[in-house]
Amino acid sequence: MRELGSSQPTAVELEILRILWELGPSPVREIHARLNAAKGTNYSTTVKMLSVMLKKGLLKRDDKATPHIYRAAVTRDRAAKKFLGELIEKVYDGSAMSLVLQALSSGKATQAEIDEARKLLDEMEGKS
Amino acid sequence: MRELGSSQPTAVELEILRILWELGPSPVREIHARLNAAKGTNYSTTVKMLSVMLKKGLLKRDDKATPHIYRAAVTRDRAAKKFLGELIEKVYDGSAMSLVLQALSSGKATQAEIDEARKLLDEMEGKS
DNA sequence: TTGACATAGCGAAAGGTTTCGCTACAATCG
DNA sequence: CGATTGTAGCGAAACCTTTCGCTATGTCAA
Repeated sequence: MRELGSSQPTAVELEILRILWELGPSPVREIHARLNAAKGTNYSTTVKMLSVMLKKGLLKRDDKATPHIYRAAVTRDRAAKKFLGELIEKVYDGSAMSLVLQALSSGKATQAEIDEARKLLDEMEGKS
Repeated sequence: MRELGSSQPTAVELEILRILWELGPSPVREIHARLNAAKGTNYSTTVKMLSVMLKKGLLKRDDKATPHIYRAAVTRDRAAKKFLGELIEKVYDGSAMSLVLQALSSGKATQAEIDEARKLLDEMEGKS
């Protein structure tokens, strides 16, 4: 497992989550189209992955509809927050700011984004 | 996913890397002591993991010495940058700033850290 | 040298993910 | 109504990670 932790989405699972975050709730057909385009996945494989993820609670399904509609059980932000928490914990030993500095220094942020970050910093200051 | 990607360190591998980042180059005995304390790993398992990681290029080994000395093949910062890059790519679709905002908003940053971030923002603005 | 103990390694088992063949059911069309 | 096409699912194979038993080798003291 992937991955970074215990109950983390694996590589393919994350790929599927991304697709759903982008498309919103979708039938298998849509999901498969993307996955297949990305890595030549067989239709059966897509269906199986979805059912595995469903069982794990990573996805939810509306099976009243035909075809069944799948959606991510977690929002992108929630998932990201979780990843981030683990990244911070496991690689940066708990220092969130180290990570922020890394991200900023690696980045090509736009002026708008910089302004937004400043505003957030102001807010944080206000609260504490 | 192993994890998050193709050639990503897996969970146990990451744990070993962390130990080495913290301890610096160490003999198996030291690494094993930590790993065993953390999760009851058998000595053989530790040795095997090290050899697997060696083969993958995640570790380097000085086997002129006895006992052999292992060290991480990547620095913590390098590894972190790589994780971060993937996190940004895979979850935030390339927007580094989104991630930064998440990190900040999730966080209990200290005043000093907030100041530091501001300074960094100023620098970025100057450059562009 | 020999016994006791630490160190190193192999190969296979155990466990998890990912893949897909094959089957079955549902919906649609002529 | 068949026949055809789209949708759903199971079970097993293939693959990778993680675990550990067992063996071999090295070191050191008596």
